[in-house]
Amino acid sequence: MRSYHQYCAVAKALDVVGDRWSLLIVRELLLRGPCRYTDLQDGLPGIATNLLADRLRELEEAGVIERETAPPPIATTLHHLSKRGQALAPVIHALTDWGAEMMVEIADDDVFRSHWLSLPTEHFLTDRDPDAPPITIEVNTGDQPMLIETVDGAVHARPGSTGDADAVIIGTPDVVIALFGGMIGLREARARGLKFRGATSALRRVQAQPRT
Amino acid sequence: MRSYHQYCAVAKALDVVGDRWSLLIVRELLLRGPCRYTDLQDGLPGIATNLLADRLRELEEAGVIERETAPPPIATTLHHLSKRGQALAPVIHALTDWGAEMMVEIADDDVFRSHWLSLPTEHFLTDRDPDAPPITIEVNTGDQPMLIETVDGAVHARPGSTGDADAVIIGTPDVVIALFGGMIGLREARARGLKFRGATSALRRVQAQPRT
DNA sequence: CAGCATCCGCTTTGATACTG
DNA sequence: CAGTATCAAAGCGGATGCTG
Repeated sequence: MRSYHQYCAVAKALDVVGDRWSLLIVRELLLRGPCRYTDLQDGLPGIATNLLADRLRELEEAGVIERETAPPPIATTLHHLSKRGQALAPVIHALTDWGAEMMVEIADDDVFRSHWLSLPTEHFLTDRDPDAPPITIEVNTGDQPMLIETVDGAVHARPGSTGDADAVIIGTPDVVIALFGGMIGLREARARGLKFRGATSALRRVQAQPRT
Repeated sequence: MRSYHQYCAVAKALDVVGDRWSLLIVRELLLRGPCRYTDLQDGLPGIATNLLADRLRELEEAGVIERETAPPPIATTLHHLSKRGQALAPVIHALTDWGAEMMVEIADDDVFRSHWLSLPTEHFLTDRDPDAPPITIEVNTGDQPMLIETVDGAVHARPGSTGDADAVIIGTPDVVIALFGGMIGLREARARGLKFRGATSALRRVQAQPRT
């Protein structure tokens, strides 16, 4: 990216991460940790492969990401955020906050990856009964199942599936997000095609407060 | 900007403000309040006039900014942030935080506008003696003089000049920022060409703690 | 002068094909 | 798997011209 040539912290930050795709690459690495090139391609649907290669090089030169040659059984290069790159988390979270409002409707041509759920989950959901035994909710809404778990008062999401989840949800991403975000109740979610099986108490325990 | 077509809050946010110049326009309006077209041009050195017009239209369509026809004596259109646009303040602040590190050196071709000082000032400086009478420091470092004032424990910066400031500073932006940011002391600042006149206690009162 | 719109050369992006 | 190569299309920057 051309520099703005402005002696201003915002402009300097955007000189580094203001390029198209750059912050989404940071999002992926924040969400998933070290990634292979193809993992990034999969998590960034729409990116051209030459652009991904370009951005990775630029971000590496800027000290935002680092590449390591992983030993077997991985036996390939992994890209991960440097400390400086992890310091971008507040930027990603601020954008998540601001963009959340635009998640109420999903466009026909919007693509979705299950692991993106981690962002709103860990940011908006809280465990309302942290002293009770931990719970697990399995969510099937995208390319892979996700597990939403309560851990020490916080709520985490990670890819995975289990036989003994407290609740299992199947539905489209927009309905799942509206349900967890407290924008709609279980009744309306079901009316919009969501399948819920298990303990509704588990859902209520982590569900976000309805916003005005 | 082309949409990313990703059902993810970060991507949706960047669909709106991820374009080149967009967040810098938001910065300007956050810092200065309602602006005329030419004010924005002056505060965004390097932007092409057609791009400014394009971005203003896009941001207006997205509900981020609004334009009003100001009555005399202004008698022109003013652009200002909508409520939704003001909600971008956390994004700007997160970028300010992250970009602050890159302010230690100023490039030869970096341009500077005094009012940009408001961002780091209000974000990093605190009044360490909020119960004492308020103080004012005049800073001359760019295109116009700025006044840094303590108000109810916070520190604000605004364009202006006064005859009875507690201290008056003249210097290049990098030295001024390093001094206020606590990266250097007054001795080194003077060695780097900064002129300080008045009460050093006023400076120490608002100066940021040295960072590691 | 404020507030754009138009034109033009250059750079960046996106889609696809190809390689070690 | 992890990129590089190629090329058309879109976006950007700079200059200039137009309108109230």
